[in-house]
Amino acid sequence: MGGSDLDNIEISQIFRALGDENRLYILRLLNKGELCGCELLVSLDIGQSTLSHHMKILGEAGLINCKRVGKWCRYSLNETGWEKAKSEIMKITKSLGDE
Amino acid sequence: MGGSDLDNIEISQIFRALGDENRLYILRLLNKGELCGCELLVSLDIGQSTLSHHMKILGEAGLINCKRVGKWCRYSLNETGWEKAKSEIMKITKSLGDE
DNA sequence: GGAACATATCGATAATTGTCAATATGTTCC
DNA sequence: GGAACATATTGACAATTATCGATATGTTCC
Repeated sequence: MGGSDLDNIEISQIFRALGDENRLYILRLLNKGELCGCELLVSLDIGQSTLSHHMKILGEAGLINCKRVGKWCRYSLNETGWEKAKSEIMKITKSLGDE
Repeated sequence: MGGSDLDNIEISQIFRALGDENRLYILRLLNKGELCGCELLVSLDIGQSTLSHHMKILGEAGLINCKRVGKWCRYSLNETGWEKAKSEIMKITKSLGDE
């Protein structure tokens, strides 16, 4: 379960993707369920091209999926990406607390 | 236990701090135990001022502690910062997997 | 106080990033 | 095909960031 060891480059990419307020907000919205870009846009106070850029970064980090349905993209969280981020933090933090 | 709700600004700061290869490597080293800057330096292929900069970013994000001992700073992981990052990922990821 | 060492700060620079407006691509429906 | 809409890409720009060398600050020991 989540045994694949990522290198720092891959992991830092995930954290960089998480390190932006708008992207965190997008993830919170997606946490409640699938949404398309135009639905995300009404909550976000950024332009459409900026949103598309953020979705690309989240996708390349493996944090979200995009399922094309007609002219819409239904974005959703990607469980695997989350597991990687979680297990990474866990791994670093595991031996803490023994001081 | 970790009940304080951080806003996206604070949380994105934590993730930005995690989003750099050298800082991730520093955290891995600290995970094995306290280290001072000069000890970190020999493993890192960056200059001293750059290391100091990274340690400042990690400290401001609440991820590490610095305990001055003589002329050294003994750096160590900060459990509280980790709990925040973990609980944040958990919070976003909690309702996943029900599709 | 002064030498030696550890860490922090400053100033500069190149690279990366977040944002926008404009344009392109893809999809549906007439 | 063409209009209408959703998303992606491009080009530009300002802001942030990672890095360095040089310098400053802090600490120990003589």
